[in-house]
Amino acid sequence: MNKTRITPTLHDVAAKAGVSTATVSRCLNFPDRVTERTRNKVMAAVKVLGYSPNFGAKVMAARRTNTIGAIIPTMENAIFARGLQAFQEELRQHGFTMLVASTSYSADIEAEQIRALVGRGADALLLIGHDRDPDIYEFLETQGVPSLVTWAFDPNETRPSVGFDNRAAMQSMATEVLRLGHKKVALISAMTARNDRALERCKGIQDAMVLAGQPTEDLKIIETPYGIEEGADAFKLLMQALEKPTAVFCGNDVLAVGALRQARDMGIRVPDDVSIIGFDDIELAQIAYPPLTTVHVPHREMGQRAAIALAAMVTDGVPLKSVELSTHPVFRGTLGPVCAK
Amino acid sequence: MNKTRITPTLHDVAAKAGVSTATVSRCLNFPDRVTERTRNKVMAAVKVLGYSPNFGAKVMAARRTNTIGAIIPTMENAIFARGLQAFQEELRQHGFTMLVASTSYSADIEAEQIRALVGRGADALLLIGHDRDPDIYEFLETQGVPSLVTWAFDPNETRPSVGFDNRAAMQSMATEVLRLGHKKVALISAMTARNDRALERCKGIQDAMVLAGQPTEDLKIIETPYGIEEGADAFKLLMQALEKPTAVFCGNDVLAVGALRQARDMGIRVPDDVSIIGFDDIELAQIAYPPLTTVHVPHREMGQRAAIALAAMVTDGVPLKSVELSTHPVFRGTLGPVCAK
DNA sequence: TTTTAAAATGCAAGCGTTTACATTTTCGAT
DNA sequence: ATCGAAAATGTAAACGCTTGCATTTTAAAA
Repeated sequence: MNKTRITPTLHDVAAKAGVSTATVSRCLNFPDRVTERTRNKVMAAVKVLGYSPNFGAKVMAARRTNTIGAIIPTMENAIFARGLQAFQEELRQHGFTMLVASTSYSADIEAEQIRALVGRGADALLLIGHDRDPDIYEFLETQGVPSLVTWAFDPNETRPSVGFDNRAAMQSMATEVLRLGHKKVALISAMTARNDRALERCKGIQDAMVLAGQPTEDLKIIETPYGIEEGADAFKLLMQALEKPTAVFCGNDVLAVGALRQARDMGIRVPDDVSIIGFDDIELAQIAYPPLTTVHVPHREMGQRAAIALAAMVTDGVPLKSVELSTHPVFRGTLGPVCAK
Repeated sequence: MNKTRITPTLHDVAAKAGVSTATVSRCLNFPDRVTERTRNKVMAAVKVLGYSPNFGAKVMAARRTNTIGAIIPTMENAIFARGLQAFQEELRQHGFTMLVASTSYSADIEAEQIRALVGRGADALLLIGHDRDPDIYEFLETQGVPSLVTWAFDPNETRPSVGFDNRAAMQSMATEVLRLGHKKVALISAMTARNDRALERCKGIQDAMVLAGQPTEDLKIIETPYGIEEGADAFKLLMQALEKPTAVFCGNDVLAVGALRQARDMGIRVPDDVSIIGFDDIELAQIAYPPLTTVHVPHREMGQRAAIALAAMVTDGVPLKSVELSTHPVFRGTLGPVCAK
């Protein structure tokens, strides 16, 4: 009789309210399927007992967790933060919770994290970029977990994605840079292994060079892990070479900002001696001095749209569709014409 | 016979391996409680069937989710990112998954998110700062969900926390600033409502003033929401006043960096005309120009320690203990002596 | 061999929901 | 009042796993 249970269950509420568990359940999940009178009784009981539904039981019975996983390279730097924040906010509107995991840009850790999130019952997954081991996609397939790619939109990929065309975006920026007369250009790229975004951005520059009638061999490329220090180191390397570039593209703003700092430390004037170009347009870009010329990416919109699509998919089975978002170069202080030296 | 179930269950594995479900369960959870022979059979069956345990069922039966929730004001800016990343990495080592939610600095949303995370079965919670409605703590109490406060260590609080003494930290910075001769000082503070960290930092400055024999009324305070723009606006206000400050403290680096940008835009030289001081020492601080003088906070260590403590609490019931981390001022380019003007 | 304690395994009872389906109640139309 | 359809509620069967306890197997000791 006197149950010494610690936390009240649906049963307890039902007993207290003098109804069945089914009614309580309905009352909680579909309030309008129940008389106002009943609803009041039940709600009162819920309140008195301090009832709150058991997550595990709910998940098991409903076969859904209302959780969507997001797997990003890192949350330490700002590149993914804004998009993720928007993703989460939007998800919340739709009654979903976000589960994040980060991979430190390692394909192995990513695979592990994907399995982990699926194991934790994620109803769907948000992934960054297309390029990963086919096994992973197969796994997701057999597990019946829908996934959506972001931060990339590649016309050649069939998998649904909400993102932008990294290649085209970079190309349009590079075109402007070349137009200013830069011949000796370099790229500080993120590691391109299993990172289609980095690779595409690189190709974008080459596309622009081809169009400008410049041999793509003129593009000196340094690949480096992600980070401000790494960007700085790479820049140093570049500027110590015999043939110094007059314009340095960077795979993302974080690297660019590192390069910029290094330039300052080396007494190299930007953009007089060398131009520096970023990608992403995160907050850092405006704060840097001079403010960074970079490619603007609609991070918030991307996160938000991805959330909407995924929620619709899980809730109503609306198939995922690819969406291409547009980007544009934003010219600030770090890009100038090639100097007359 | 021919089960058309989509995903295999423990039962299926058991049948395939010719053992009981209990054995399969044990084999998966405590491999050494099972003969090698059996283990091989079971693992083979698991592999063949592509079995992966059902999260909900597991949670329900085990009454634990191995999930720890973290509730932070925002993940959009970098202040919490580094600590959170470390928190997550460490949690992972211990077999836990992190669930994040953000509050946009709203107490109401925070309360809601706390309930949401508890509702999702978080085994424990990471909270930022002490100051919140007692109801929330009571709720956590009755739900039996342990919580740990971070980003703050207040000798007067009894609740366990892993953090630093915001007041003392700011005081030690302020002492240095005052020593440089600054009399007219101002503070651009984050909103102090339900934000003990902001409040304590403010008090820290006043403490230093008292010690320096300066009336605390001399401290002009502007409270503003979080953000670069907000910092810029506040700074503008300050510098348009009749009595311009010679040193402007900022509640955090994000506000400081906004102030710095605004100074540049207004043609005010830093630190010649005015000194700007931040708090947190996030990446932004080094990138800013001039590099920001700020208070260094060991974010990674904080996140890591919090994770270890929480994991130990949930797994082995080790009671949470408060840990005070140390901070220190780091002097970079934005602080100088009061100008001779 | 036989004995026996320990190790391995099996049995079956939950765990707290959701949700077909069955039953009862309500209420407007007759 | 009576009837019937619609609305509200109740019944009870899953959902897939863990775990205490019972049973069987193993293997060391006698």
